[in-house]
Amino acid sequence: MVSSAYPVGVDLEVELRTHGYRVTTARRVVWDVLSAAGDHLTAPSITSRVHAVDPSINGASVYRALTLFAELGLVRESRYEDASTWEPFHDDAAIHLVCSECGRVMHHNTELVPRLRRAIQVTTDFAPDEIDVRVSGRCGHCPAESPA
Amino acid sequence: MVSSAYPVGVDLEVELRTHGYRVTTARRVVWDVLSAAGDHLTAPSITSRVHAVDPSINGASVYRALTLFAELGLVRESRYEDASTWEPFHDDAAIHLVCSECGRVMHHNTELVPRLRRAIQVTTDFAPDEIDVRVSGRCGHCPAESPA
DNA sequence: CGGCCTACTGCAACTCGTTCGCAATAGCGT
DNA sequence: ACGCTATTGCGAACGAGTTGCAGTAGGCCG
Repeated sequence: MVSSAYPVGVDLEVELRTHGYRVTTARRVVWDVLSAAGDHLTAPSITSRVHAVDPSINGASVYRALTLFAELGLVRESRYEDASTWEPFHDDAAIHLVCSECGRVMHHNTELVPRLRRAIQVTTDFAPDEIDVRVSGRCGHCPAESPA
Repeated sequence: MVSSAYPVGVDLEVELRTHGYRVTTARRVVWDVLSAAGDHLTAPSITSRVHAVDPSINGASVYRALTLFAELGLVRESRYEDASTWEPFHDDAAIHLVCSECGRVMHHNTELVPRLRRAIQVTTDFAPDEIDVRVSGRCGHCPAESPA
């Protein structure tokens, strides 16, 4: 069985082994779920998807896997609405468009982000690392509000 | 007694009364704490500061006050590290610089944010509302990491 | 100025996401 | 295949945030 062909060009097994971690079922399944979604997932929804695949995997292990992946830089955690969300790591030129109507999260690439990084470097004494941009609003699939 | 002269030009009493809410001790204290800090505060830290002023104010009331203020648009809630943080509302041309060393949160204004808003409007079918930019990194007060 | 109505509060119990300690299990090097 | 130990499953614990209820105190009205 081909272990996987993820949109993100990351081979979990290699990544784990390289850092001296074991390749386990739990980790593989969590990774599959994340990769299949591609987008933001809350920890509970990750857990339930994991359970759909293999109910014997414990919730705590899901958290442990997520934490490990984050340490390895494979996924990124962010705090949105009322829980953390996780997603496969992508470079931060991508910003998040969060529809407040349907909850959908979309990605959008813009060179304004690198530009922002440069602006910060030049005009402040702050050394930027990660840039996280979240835009709330209404997506194309959701009708505009009726004006009362 | 002058009720207060907040950096944010908002008069809590007026704001509350206008919307038919009562002006209570709890709400006043929470507002004072928020205004005095000016910056991001987690709910628990708000609660403890409130207690420093008036220990008889219950934690639940702090949450209720914060929620109310948010509804009135007086403060903004955002989810950072591991808890929600609250701060007096400011227009979103301000971005957040979060120092991963000392935890300090600074504000920085840049016209790149309005420009980003326009870029989104023009190039996508997403109608942006709030734009929240968080930059993690190292602030001027914190020494650079020793290499190795 | 005093009394009443009810919005608001304090309390305490509760929910729920997340973490932890420990014994059992399963990677994986040999 | 064997054994060492990283990792898991389990269940209990934790902590932020919420809720229902009875008592309290704003503030309007007379």
